[in-house]
Amino acid sequence: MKNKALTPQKRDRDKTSGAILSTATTLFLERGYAAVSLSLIAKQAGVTKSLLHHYFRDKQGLWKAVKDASVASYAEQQRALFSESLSNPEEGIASSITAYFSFLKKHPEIARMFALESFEGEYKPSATEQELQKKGINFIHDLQKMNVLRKDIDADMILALFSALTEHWFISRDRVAKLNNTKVSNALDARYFEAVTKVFNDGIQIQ
Amino acid sequence: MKNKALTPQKRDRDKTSGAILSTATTLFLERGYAAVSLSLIAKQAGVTKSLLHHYFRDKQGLWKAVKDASVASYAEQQRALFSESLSNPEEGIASSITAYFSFLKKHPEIARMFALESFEGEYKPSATEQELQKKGINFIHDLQKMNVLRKDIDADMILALFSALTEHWFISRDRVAKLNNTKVSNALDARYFEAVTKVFNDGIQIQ
DNA sequence: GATTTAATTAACCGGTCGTCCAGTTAATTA
DNA sequence: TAATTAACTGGACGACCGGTTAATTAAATC
Repeated sequence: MKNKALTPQKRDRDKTSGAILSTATTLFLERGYAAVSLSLIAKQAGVTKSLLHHYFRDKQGLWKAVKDASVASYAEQQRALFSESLSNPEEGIASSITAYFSFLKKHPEIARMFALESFEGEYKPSATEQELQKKGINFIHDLQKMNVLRKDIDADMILALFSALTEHWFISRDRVAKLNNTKVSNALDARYFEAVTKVFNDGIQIQ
Repeated sequence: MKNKALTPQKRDRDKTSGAILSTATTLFLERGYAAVSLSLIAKQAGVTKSLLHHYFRDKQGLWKAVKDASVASYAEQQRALFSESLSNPEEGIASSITAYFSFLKKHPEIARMFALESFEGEYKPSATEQELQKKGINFIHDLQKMNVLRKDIDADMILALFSALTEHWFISRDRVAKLNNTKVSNALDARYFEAVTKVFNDGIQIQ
């Protein structure tokens, strides 16, 4: 008499936990940690709340899994960017901006995650994040030695400027669009990207 | 038998509701709306939970009051900046950056508020916010006509760049400091400010 | 095909949330 | 000083929170 035909219910650990993680990622990074309840995640993932505990222990465990997965995706992108850009220094930093911007365009949740970390009182950066920060600074330092980037700004500050100009857009563009009575669109993204490029070319890169 | 002598308990509408608003502002903008409970606000403000409802109806009413007060403070600063800067165009935009940066340094909660608004699904900009956005764009447009700012970037995008370079710092500097195993300090703020100034001078301002 | 393993569920727990309201007490007014 | 107003409290409410437990059932193993 039970719903046997309704939901064939194949059992697949990876698929199910993946669905939970994906749903949790969307919700957490869209609304923030505290604003999302486990019940909502469970409902939207089509499973029971208990399953979340089965796979991720508790709410913090699930949040950590979301962050770890996002950081991993970010790390992959960053490592590729470093190695590729250093082997083609003649392209300047233009390709780096393009690469990072389009990565964030595809994964805006990652920019939102960084912002959310600032609202966690007990935030402790992961080893990966710290490693990437260090490599990022070294990367910029190398470009300064190659006369690609100006040297009268410390590498860590250039990195901060770079983050601000790229990441902030994907946190604020919805608000910006609403303030201007328009919608977020590819055209809007493109206009911002062009502006960033110009500022970077004239303000940070050595001509 | 009650605590008559312990707390003299003068009654002062403005003072009490002001204390509530101030406590709520700190907590909401430090941790985010959902992460803060009315019980905590009441406890930290030294009043009963019921009093919050007496003055601000419900939690959303309190949150709105916090935002309105912050926007008002922001509006005051912006209007002063516009009028002062347009009457001294020879100073370029340097004074505007300085003014806005030191304002945010004194009120970093405001930068955090803008970021938090991006995490509200139902966010609708207030009339004041929308008015300031429009005035900001006009302000930049005027500076472009005065040959102070480059004209090959639309005014709304220059505003977005300006916001990114200034506001993002006060959202991310704690994280940046932790990633670099240092502490947020005046010296760190100053180093970032100097970097922003250089980029603005060479990348956005007309020499 | 029986047994074991593990994915999944349903029912439930104590606690805290936001909200409400009836009552108390200080300040104001007439 | 009596009456009125309004600041403020304490306790109770139903809903929902994160988390636990025991039972079910599909898949894996033998």
